[in-house]
Amino acid sequence: MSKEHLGEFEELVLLMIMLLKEEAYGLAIREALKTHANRVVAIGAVHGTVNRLEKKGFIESHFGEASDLRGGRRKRLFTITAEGKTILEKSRDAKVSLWGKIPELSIQ
Amino acid sequence: MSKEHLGEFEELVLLMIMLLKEEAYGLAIREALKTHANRVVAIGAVHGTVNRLEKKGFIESHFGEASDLRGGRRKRLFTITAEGKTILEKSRDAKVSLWGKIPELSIQ
DNA sequence: ACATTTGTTCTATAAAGTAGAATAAATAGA
DNA sequence: TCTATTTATTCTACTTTATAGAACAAATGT
Repeated sequence: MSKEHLGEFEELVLLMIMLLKEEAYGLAIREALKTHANRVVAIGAVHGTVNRLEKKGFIESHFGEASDLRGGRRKRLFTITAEGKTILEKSRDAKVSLWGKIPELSIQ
Repeated sequence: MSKEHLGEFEELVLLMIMLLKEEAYGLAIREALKTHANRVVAIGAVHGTVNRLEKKGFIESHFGEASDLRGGRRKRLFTITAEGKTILEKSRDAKVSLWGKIPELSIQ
């Protein structure tokens, strides 16, 4: 299990969790992947990944309250940790720096 | 084998190949990973990945000429294909767009 | 209680990532 | 032309990530 760098899908899921803020749970993450990253995956793919991210310390989870005026099981809500934010920032900085060294990929 | 999106390391190797231009071969890629991406890997890791990238059509390879005033086996040189460039551009655009939706990660 | 809704867990498999030893090919000198 | 040296690729084995979808669980309303 690598804490040095995120897998491609792990990073995407982590970004979705930041994007969703207080409403990041399995099915919502799956929807966000479709909407914001054009990525269609099965629900099992999402849960496998969040479990790994939690084990690595990049996210935390807790179960939401019941009786939200709807039926169904409780949501397992995810929030990003300080470590999680840090690794996303590092990943971004590394990419931007690398693109900067390749004229055809430089931004701006 | 997914042609839709690159794995994290596949993307990194592809970027190194663009960076190295005419001098992209196994050992040079390994060095570039250390220098430009702070990533130390065994040589087998690089070759496994370039083989996959070539199979997917993102790079092409040919063997360099011999007698370069030095001993040793011939280099297997890699160049990025149009498809390879396209997927890197798409990946960059997708990331920039995503970061743009998350205040803490936006660039500029 | 039972059906319906909503969501997570479980199980199995494919793909990507990784290391390092084994092997091959080129050159130079005896 | 053998042999040593250098340079580089291939091969083999294994771990981690990615993925799907069925099974299962829990909450609500009737």
